[in-house]
Amino acid sequence: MIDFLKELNDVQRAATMQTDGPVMVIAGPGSGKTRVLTYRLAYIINQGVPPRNILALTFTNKAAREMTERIQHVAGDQARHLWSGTFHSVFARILRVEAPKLGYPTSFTIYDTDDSKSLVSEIIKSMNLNPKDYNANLIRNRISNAKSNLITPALYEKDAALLDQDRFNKMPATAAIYKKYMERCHAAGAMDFDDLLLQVYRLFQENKDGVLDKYRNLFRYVMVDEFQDTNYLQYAIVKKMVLYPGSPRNICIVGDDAQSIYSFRGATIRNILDFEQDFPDVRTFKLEQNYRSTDFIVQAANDVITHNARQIRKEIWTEQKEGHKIKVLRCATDSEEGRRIADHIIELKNRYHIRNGEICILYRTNAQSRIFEEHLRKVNIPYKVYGGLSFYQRKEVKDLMAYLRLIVNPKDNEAFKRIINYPKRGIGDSSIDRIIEKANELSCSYLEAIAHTGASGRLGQSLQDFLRMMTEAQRLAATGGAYEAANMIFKTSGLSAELKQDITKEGLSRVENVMSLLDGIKEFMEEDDLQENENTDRSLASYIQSVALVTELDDLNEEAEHVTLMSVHSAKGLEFDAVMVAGVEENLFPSYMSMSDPDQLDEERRLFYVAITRARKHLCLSYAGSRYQFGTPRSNEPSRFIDEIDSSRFESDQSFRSRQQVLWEDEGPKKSVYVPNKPKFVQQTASVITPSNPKDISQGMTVLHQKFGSGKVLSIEGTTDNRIATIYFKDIDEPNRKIMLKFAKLQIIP
DNA sequence: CACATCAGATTTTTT
DNA sequence: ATCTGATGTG
Repeated sequence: MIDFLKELNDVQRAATMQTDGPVMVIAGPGSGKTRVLTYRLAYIINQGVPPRNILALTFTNKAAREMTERIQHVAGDQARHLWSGTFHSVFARILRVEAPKLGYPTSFTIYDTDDSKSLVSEIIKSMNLNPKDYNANLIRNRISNAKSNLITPALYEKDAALLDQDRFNKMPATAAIYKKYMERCHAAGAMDFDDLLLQVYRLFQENKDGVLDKYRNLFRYVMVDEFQDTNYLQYAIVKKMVLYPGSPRNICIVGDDAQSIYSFRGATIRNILDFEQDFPDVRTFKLEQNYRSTDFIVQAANDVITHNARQIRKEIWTEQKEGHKIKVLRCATDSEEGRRIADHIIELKNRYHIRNGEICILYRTNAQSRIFEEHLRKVNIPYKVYGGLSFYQRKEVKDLMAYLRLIVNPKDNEAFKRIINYPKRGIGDSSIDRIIEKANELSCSYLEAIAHTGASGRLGQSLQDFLRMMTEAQRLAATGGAYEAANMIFKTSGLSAELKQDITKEGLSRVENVMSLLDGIKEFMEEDDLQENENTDRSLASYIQSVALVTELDDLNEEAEHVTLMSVHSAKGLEFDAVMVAGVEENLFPSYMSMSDPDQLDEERRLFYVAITRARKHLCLSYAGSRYQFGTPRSNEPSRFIDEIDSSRFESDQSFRSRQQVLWEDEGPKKSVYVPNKPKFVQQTASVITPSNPKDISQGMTVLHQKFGSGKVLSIEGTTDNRIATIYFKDIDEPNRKIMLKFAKLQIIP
């Protein structure tokens, strides 16, 4: 039973066996963190702790699944009963049961970011605020931030700093919007992502019917992975669960401050420092030996991270050989970068026999993926892009999901708004506004309000039909026919017809997506419970909730033989034999958004640290002197992060030059990087054009037009007083224009 | 009411 | 470049 302990090094073993009391594991990249984590939990189980009394919070659901599987290998089948998942998924599970204590239905719906934003917009509108001053996105973010820091609307109203900011930003009503937002969510029986945490906090805080004690007794051992990426609220909940008089305080946090990359969404390393304060007797273990990468890569990572001032002192090391030097691809343009990375991949395959599945291209922004897709397609290398829109974020899927949400929760007003007139059924904006008004007047849901609008004629018929369809679907779903209900909706609502009339490739894939959504529902309904703690609830409501928290990364398939393309953020926790980090340029990596703030710059550096430590054997960095950004070519310098790596770790490839050399070279006689700014349809202002006398214009001349840019006069016809010229403007869609010379302001270009 | 067109903004990362 | 929101037209 304790065989597995032999597989660990001293620190790992010590951390594994320290099962009781507060424990902190600082785990460098590739240090066998997952191994410690799983063995530790297995060890606890083997000591006789029932798995259902253990809570293991991970960063992704996939990580939780894998962890549970591994523990099963070591600790047996019972490990299935472990409580594991992300904060959001575990808490959603708890709320499925406890929601009534908070005044929410168990079938509460989860608002995604779009729903939240749409609700905020609606509130702004209803309060007659100027949408110019009140940006829905910004306010949604402020609300989200407030929630993540446990600032309720009541506290917000009294927070001088926040109020000052809002006044300064000309949005003094933000506090009021926040309050209304909460009320509306509650009335709609909906929780947003932050609520899944906040409401659990409230649940514990209010401790109705001793619910807090129930969970304190249930979760005897608590473990939090990726602790550096938790926010204030998450840690507050953890403390509720484990920090109280008489608590066994069996809490283990695992993380790495050097890999904290989510501060933009409220994660704070302060949690690590606070943890040491809150649990002064914490036992700390530092895992510094790296088993993943070759020495050049490990050293490069150390080079980079030492440039961050504030960090827990730690240096990773490896027993592995130096390995291949780091390759730097210095490219003139982004498309050259794409081509050379594709070439490099071919070389990796031919020369080192690296499989596609062991190759990964990382970039700072998702927008960069396109160019690699193009070039990989050209050379027939299979690839898959992660990030961007996941299955459940696709419009067609969200549309059908909105119908299903409304079936389950008729008060789900965001779902209502999405589909009441989609597909089009003659219920226009003004009608919808009237419904919303009526609902507010009667304090009822939008769906209920329909019956009270007293609409007649074609509009009334449409509304009647819609209601009848929804009632029928509700009846089906209530009697266990969730799939039948969904299928019926798909056909009757007109979604099916709408999608199927689009026979383009994209259109077909949309139909396919909806079909596989329907299949998914069917499967879910018929599926036996694999895990005891998984909800056994086979209702449509249960399906929708389980689906709301799925991310694309959760079904990342590592076995598949394709090259992986993803953002650095998504690559957290993954590793590949060969990693290419693309676009390592100033303004891109680090992002221009972060350049002015030292803290944010440090985060970019940690992000870069994460990027390069994904590689086992081959690391390649690339940058382009010029790339398309915001629609125009822009030139960037190589990233400072490249300079921070000791040059001895780089392959002395002739194509590589350090940043200084590049700058120097720029002054010399060279022509390569410059990409001319193609003057496309340049809008000339009136003052720029000095109209020439129309009489002087003749065939063959080049002229400049206010709007159309420059053009060539092909022919001139008509009388002397009313001459009409046919001019070819090369920069516009329909280049041949007939223009009356006496009206047009044209400048002759010699 | 639906559609079209245009102007304008927006592009760091996502549970 | 691409998308969204606003405005105007049939």
